Amino acid sequence: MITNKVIDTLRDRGLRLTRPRRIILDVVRATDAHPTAAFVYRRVRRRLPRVSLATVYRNLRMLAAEGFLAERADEAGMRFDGNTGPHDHFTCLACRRIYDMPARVEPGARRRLSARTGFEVLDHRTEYYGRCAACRRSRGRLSLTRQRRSNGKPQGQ
Amino acid sequence: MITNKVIDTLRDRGLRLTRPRRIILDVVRATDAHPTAAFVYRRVRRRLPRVSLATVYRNLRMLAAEGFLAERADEAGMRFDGNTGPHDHFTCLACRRIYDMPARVEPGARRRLSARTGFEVLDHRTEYYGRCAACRRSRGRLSLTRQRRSNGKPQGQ
DNA sequence: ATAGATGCAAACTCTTTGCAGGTCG
DNA sequence: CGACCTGCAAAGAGTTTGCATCTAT
Repeated sequence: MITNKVIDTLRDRGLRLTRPRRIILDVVRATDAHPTAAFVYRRVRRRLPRVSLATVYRNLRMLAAEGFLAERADEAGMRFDGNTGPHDHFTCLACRRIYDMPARVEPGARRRLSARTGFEVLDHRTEYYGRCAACRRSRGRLSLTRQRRSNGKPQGQ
Repeated sequence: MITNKVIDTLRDRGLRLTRPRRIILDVVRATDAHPTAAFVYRRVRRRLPRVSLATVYRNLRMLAAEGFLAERADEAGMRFDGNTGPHDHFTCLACRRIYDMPARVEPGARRRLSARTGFEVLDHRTEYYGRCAACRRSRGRLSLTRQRRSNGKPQGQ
C-alpha cells in the first residue's frame, strides 16, 4: 500500500519510514471511517502491540502536515482521513458516521468570492448533515443535543 | 438586545433568564468574532466579576440547544456564534480570524444529493480557507502547520 | 555513528459534573 | 416555598511533551 513516493518524500525531509509510521498510515488509508486517534491506536496495536498513543498522535500529525493524510475537527475531537483528494462529507446525525461525498463542483465560486471580499480563497469544503439511508430505514433518531466530548459511541469503530 | 422572545421561550421550558445567562447571550450576540468559551468568560466577567467558567459553559451549551446561538467546532475547540441565520464562514489561515460569508444559494443541491444517496439531507454548510484582505496587504504568512490546542493567539480577542 | 523516532509517564488544555448554597418567580 | 441556577472545586477526556532509550540509514 505504501508507495515509494511516501518513502522518497519523507527522506527528502530527513524523515524515516519506521514501522509504526508505516502501519499508522496503512491503517488510516485502509478505512473510510474517518477515524479518531484512539481508533487508529487500537488498530495499530493489533499489529504492533507495544506502540504508544503518543506515537500515534505524533505520526498522525506529521503525516497530515506532509500531506499524506487529511485532518478534520468535529465536536468530538480530531479525525483523520486517508482520502486526500477533494471531496465533501456527510455526517449522519443519528449514527454519527461520516460518509464521503463527491466534491461539489462550482466553477468560479472561489473567484467570485475573492472578487467580492478581497480575500484569497485557497480551499473550501462543504459539510452535509442529516440521516443516512441505514438510519432512515431503521428509524434512527436524530441526536438533537450536541455530541458531548465523552458520550459518543460512534459505531463501526 | 434581549428580546421578549427569549424570555418567553425560556419560560415555556421552565427555564429562567438569569443575570449571567442574559449577559452571556448579550456578549455572544455583540461580537462577530465567533468567540470561544474562554473569550465569552473574560467578557462576561467585566460585567459580572464573580461568574464562573462552568456557568459560561453550561449556558452556552443551553442557549445553543435552545437555538439562540450556534455552535461550531474547530481544531482549537468550540466556538459560538450569535448569528443563527444561514451563512458560511471564511477562516483566515494567517490570522485565524473567522469571517461570516453570505450563504451560498444552490437550489436543488440537497434534493439532488438526497436522490443520489438515499440520505436525508437536513443541513449543509461550507467553510472557506485562505487569507483575508488585511493579511494579504500585510503579507501575513499562512500557518501551514495545524493550529495546536494551546499555541493559538487568535487576534481581536 | 547519529539524527531521528519511540515508549512511558506526566503535564496541559478544554470541558463537564457533583454539590452546597443562592435566587427567581 | 420549590425548582432552577450558580460558584467552586474536582474530575474527565483528548492531546502534547520531556526524557531516556532505541533504530533506521
